[in-house]
Amino acid sequence: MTKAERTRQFIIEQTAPLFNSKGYDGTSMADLMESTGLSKGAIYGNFRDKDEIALEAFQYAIDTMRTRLHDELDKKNTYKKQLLALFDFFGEYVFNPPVAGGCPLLNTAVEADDHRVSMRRLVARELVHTVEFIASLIEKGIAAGEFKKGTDAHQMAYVFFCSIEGAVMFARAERSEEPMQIVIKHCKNLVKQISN
Amino acid sequence: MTKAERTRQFIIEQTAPLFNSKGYDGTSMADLMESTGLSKGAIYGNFRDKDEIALEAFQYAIDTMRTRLHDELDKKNTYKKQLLALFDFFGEYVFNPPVAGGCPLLNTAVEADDHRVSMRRLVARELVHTVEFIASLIEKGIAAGEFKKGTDAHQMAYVFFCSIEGAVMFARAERSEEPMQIVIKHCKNLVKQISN
DNA sequence: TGAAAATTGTACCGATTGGTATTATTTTGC
DNA sequence: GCAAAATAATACCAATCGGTACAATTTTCA
Repeated sequence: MTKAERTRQFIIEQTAPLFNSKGYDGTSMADLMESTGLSKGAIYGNFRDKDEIALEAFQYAIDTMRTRLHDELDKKNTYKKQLLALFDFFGEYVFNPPVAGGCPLLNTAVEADDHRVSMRRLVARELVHTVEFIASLIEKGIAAGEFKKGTDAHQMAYVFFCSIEGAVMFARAERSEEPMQIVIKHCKNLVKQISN
Repeated sequence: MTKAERTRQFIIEQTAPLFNSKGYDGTSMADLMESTGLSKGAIYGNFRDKDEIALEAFQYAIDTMRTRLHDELDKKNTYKKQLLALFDFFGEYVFNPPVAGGCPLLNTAVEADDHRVSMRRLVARELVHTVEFIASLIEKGIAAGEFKKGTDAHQMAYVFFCSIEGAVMFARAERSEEPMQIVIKHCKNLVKQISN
């Protein structure tokens, strides 16, 4: 790993929480210089422009999130337990996220949806990817006989994911655990309903 | 209504879609001048600073949203029908919102949660207010014998609202109707389950 | 270890940021 | 319809924006 590669990675790690907290428009080059302790020359020597840093910081944020999530799921030996662990993961991370600022999918989707085309496309891909992962968990659970046959995994995954993301938004704005607790309770109830 | 009051209102109406689409940080005074066709002097003659405009634009956006919503609900003669109409309202407005840019609650909550204290407090109040309204609809439905006794209106309202807001985020980022359609279908199913 | 190459710091660029002072215009009330 | 008051336009401010040129430094590898 060359020096430049290490610096590049360092910049991404240090700035991801900034972009995730204050958004792309709310984060300036001065902010990036301060949080990294590096000069403008060092930063621009490793990245083409602010957009490229934001893009890689976003990728890093969701990769970090996914790694942590899969670490939790790997501890579980059934798909049902994995699904429940996934809920708890989101519930836990509302106020204790792997990357400061909350859910990068939510944050980026909301900021990018109207006026940042390429970022919107990227986040859309990641959203679909995430909901498909949840659906695959349910499908594998069905195949393993944990969940009832006829369960609509696709639909179920959307409901889980959307309600959780909505709860993330609500809970973080209100600084309250309640919305997430209620939503998770409901999701767990749904899992019970589709369980054999 | 004095001239100043009319101009003030005009500025709010013209700029609300901008703030709702591009966010506070993404909207400049130049943007506000362009969208109103007014000079900087005219704008600052009516508002203390950019913050005050953004605040009033947000209030205007949610007031507009609520007015439209209540117009729809007033057409319905049962609480159950009102609840279903509320779902359809959100489903319809994802790609055709009263104020361009989507749901002002979602947009403002996500942008403000980490670095804009007073705005975060305001949006938190409005979020609670909205979910309480949904809960009151359910409670009145219970009292009217439309919904089962023992239904947890509070919990139900959170689930409805959070899943819908999550679907708004997803659908707008993906430019797809699917997430909202799935979530609304699920919400309507829940209503069926608690109906007498 | 030494010299070439890669990386970083410094100084600067024009454009744009939010905001103000002052002048010009329009509205208001008699 | 006129004078006073309110409102809007213009011109400007320092600060900050993202970005670049180039010199100083550090890494790299023979």
